[in-house]
Amino acid sequence: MTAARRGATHSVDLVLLTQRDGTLAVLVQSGAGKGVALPWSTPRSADALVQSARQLARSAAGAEPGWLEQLSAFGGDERHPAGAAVSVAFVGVIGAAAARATKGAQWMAVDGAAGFAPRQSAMLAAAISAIRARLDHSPIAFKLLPATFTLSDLQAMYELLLGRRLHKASFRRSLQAAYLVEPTDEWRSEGRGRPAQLYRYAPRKRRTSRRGVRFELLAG
Amino acid sequence: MTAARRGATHSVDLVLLTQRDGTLAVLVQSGAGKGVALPWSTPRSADALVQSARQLARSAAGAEPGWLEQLSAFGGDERHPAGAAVSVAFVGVIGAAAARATKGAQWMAVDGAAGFAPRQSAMLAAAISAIRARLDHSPIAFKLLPATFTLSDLQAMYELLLGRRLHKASFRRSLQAAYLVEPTDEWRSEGRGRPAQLYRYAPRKRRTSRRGVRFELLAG
DNA sequence: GTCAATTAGTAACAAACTGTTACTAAAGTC
DNA sequence: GACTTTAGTAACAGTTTGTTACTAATTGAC
Repeated sequence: MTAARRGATHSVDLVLLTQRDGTLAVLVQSGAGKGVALPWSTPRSADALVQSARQLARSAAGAEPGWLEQLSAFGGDERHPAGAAVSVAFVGVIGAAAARATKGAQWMAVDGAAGFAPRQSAMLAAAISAIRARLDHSPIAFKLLPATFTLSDLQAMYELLLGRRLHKASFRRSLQAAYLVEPTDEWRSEGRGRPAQLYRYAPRKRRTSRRGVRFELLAG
Repeated sequence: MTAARRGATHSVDLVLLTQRDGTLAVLVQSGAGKGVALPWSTPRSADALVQSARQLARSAAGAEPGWLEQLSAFGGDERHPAGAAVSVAFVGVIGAAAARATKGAQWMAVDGAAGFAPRQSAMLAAAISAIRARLDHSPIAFKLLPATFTLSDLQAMYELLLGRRLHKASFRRSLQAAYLVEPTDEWRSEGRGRPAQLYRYAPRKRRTSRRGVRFELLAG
């Protein structure tokens, strides 16, 4: 932690996710006692909050996230390792290739991750929820994959993040219509089955459709 | 301001919106010098952040918002009236009937609103943007309207918030499919034209449709 | 080699959804 | 009564979406 002070005024916390062994993993540091902690800092300077979050990622994962967004601020009486009155949480993702873990940090499977201070537990839950909500609008899945990937890889990533199965034909048709990927000349053979073509993320401009209102609103 | 301290550690700020004279209005207080300010406080206690925001609304508008959500945290070197290192902004809406303005506060049209400290200007812009993004998932438009309203009122509110026209038939068909309103026995005559039936917001449970992926992602 | 198994990729159909035009209904104004 | 204005609906065509069913290319078993 660069500027760790107990009872500090505010902290910046990071929920950094990557894919490992077919599941989501979160970057953690050993915290006080036998617990674990999300990477956090208590920046003194007037740096933009997002700069502090990027610095946290460099410091704990050795690289910058492929995607990073502010999640929310957390306060109230839920405990935080820094004792900060307010904590600003960021959520980010990083590809498996770049996802190292520097000394004192390690990747832990999200399912069954436990041992956080209450406020950081809330951050992790909110991060998963935010990723699902923003998956349609942010290139989260693409930034979790290597630079080239098969369409089955991409679909599997969406399924992992959403927690449900998708239809192959529909998925590819939607992807095609969105002009988000372009094929490379390479093919990958996984051993069994037909080889798959490799694609890269290359979003092209398209006219924003002016749809009507959706009313996805649910009864509380 | 309940707990105003210069150079405080963190503040809670509120962008509270209502409808006035066919446009959106934001609640402001006279700030330092000739500028204006969004309502803010620097809570000392460990109250949940949203409780501080609700208290701000009660204090400056005399009532609680019909809808209230955390917007984002703001930091960096953009000036804030409290000199706070970090400001947690909330966005809320309140119906015109309940929208009073207590002493020292007033409603100001959002178009052409100016004179805020830089950080609060950013909050206002982010609030408008967030409202558009969440309009499909939160009952924002309904909470800006009185308890009963006509479908034309509702459509006009959506058009005001989205900043574009909508088709009447499509709007009503989507609304019908969403089971969000129920008709009352009352009709309202505005003077000219056929009277309109009054409806109330009464969302009913419905099965959440398992749609495929959307890829609304745009080229950056 | 032949055949089953496995994974990739696509065509095509039916159902649902959306944008639009055009209509009917009920009020006020002249 | 004719015209204007606003409310509300029906119906059509084009698009999107969920699904089934196919073809293609590879590995492994025999």
